[in-house]
Order: sequence, then structure tokens, then C-alpha cells
Amino acid sequence: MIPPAETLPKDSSAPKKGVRQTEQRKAVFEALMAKADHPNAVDVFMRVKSRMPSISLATVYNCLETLTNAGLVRTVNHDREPSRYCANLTEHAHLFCTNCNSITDLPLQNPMLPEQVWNLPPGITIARQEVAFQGLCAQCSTPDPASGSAPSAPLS
Amino acid sequence: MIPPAETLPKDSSAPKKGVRQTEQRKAVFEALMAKADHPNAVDVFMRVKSRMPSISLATVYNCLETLTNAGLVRTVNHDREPSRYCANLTEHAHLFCTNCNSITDLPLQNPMLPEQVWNLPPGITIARQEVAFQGLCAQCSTPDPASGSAPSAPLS
DNA sequence: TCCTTATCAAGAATTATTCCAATTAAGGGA
DNA sequence: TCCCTTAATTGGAATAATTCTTGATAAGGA
Repeated sequence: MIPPAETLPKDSSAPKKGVRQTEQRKAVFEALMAKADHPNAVDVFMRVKSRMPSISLATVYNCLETLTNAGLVRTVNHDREPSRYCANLTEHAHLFCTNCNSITDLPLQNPMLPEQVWNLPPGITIARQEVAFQGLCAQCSTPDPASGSAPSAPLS
Repeated sequence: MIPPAETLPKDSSAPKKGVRQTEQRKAVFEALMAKADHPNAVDVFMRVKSRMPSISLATVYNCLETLTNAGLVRTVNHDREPSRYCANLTEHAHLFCTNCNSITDLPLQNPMLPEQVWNLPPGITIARQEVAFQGLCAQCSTPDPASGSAPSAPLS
């Protein structure tokens, strides 16, 4: 369920009455909530389409943008790969696994201001911070011996 | 001048003899060294073309990729904007100014270890860390009163 | 219920980047 | 120095993620 409009963050560019609740938006949002695996737009499209066959990819893009603008969804970009989406709104960093291409959310230990963590030059204004790691997720770091194989070659 | 091959980081996928020194690669590298303003591929193309009119955009892309693979250049991505390039190899974060679209390098003089700031689950392997901020650069944070105007509207 | 207006769907368009094939040139060896 | 092998360069075509366009549809307030 998409949170009601009154609870949404407001800004001058947002529609006065909040996000209009359409079946498509609900389905897209629920698809993101159902599996927190950072799907891209096509992934979301396929998941939603299995339940709502008439939905179009353009609509999925529209819904994802609307939800992102409303602050309900985060867009996650890595290099020039297709954007991926995440309904985890808590402050967290991302680990991009170079082996299996997964994204892991890494929660912040204790809320800290950027100025406390980084040695920032004076005079700048920081609105948002984004931290990304590259490496191996837990699964790829310690492959299951029973599976009989080392991590496969990284996706290039 | 591109550093000689012997000084380049080596890895199994790199050509044995290092990076072949072509006029185009030198020109692209020098364009990046000349102005540390994080140009994108088309910016670099235009700068180099003014001096070497025969160069093609495809070659600029090739050179940028070669230099990046050789570890001489860093690729900087922000959302889905065109990739930008940076010859500053010191460890630093980036500030993306939402007003003037500039990128500022922020040296991380006392970077905290990821484990101190992030709640890292056991078993993962971290190879690289990337920190990005969004906000206002020093110029846009404190506009020159003589210029007679507040920061203009952010590029959408 | 009706009306206004935002949203949807399908396909076309856009754009950053990569691919392709023919030509050119780097740089090691004779 | 000249030659030869091999990789790099070019220009144009191709690709792919995303956005745009237009007419049809539906949300939600009156």
C-alpha cells in the first residue's frame, strides 16, 4: 500500500494533492516491497506484468519516477548499468558485488553527520551523501563448499 | 605525457607491453590534465578536436576507456548523466553541485574506515569505496554579491 | 454521478555509448 | 632505417536504457 498523500514529503514541485493512487503505482510499489533485491525497471516490469498483464514498460518507468520523486523509493545507479530501485528508505550504503552483481544494503552504524566522518572543505553545502562499496557479498566471499566451485568470473 | 608503460599498474588483462603511445591518447590525456573540471566525453572530444581536427568521438571514447583501464583516469558517474572523467588519482570524494552542475574533488584527509561508520555484515569483502555528496559547491553556497544574483535554478 | 485532469499504453524518438570493417600507424626486430 | 605484425583509428551503423508523444482511460473531488 502506498502511504496516503498527507504523510508524503511535500515540496513546491510536488502535486498539491499528493500521489494519485493508481493500480499501477500500487503494483509497482508492492513489487519493490515484496523483494528487496534492487530490481531494475525491466525486472519490475516483468514482476508486475505477471499480475497485471496490461501494464506497459513506460508506465513502470513513470511509476518508478513518481515514487522516487515522492520519496518512497530510492534509485540506485552503478557505473552505466541500468538504474535499480530500492524501497529501503533507511540511511544505508550499498555494496555492489563484482561477482554476482547483487546489491547489499549496509545500514549505518550510528547516525553520523558527513562533517563528523569526512574532512570537508569550508564553504560547501551538503544536502545528501551517498556511499558505495565494491567487492564481494557474503555469499561470494565464502562460497558454499558443497556447491563445488569457486566464485565464477566477475561480470565484466 | 602519458607515463611510460613500466610505471603503469599491471594486471593479467593488460597488454604485456603497456599502453601504446598514440597521438590521440596523449592528446586526450593532456586535455584531462589541462583542466580538472571533470569533462564528459563530448567535452574532451571538442577540446582535443580543436588541436587535432581528425580525431573522432569513437576514438575519444576508446582512449578514455584505455586510460581508465590503465589506471590513469577515473570515470565519474552521477545518476544517468553522461560519464565524466578525472585525472586526479588521489583518493577523494566528489561533490556534485545541484546548482551549477560542477563536480568538486574533496580530499578525504582523515577518512574513517568503513567499519567504523557502516554496520558491515560479516563475511563481505570490500575492494573499493566511493563517496559522493550532493549539494552546493563553495561558489554556489556563497554567491558573490557583486554578481548581483542568487544562485540560478538548479539544472533539472 | 459527473467533470476535470492526471495517468496509462503503445510505439516512436532520443542519446550515450559500443560495435564494425576498412584504413592507418606504433614500435620491435632485421 | 625499413619492414612487419598487430593494435589503434575512423566514420558510420547499431544498441539499449530511457523519455517523449498522443489518444484513451480512470482517479477522486464537487
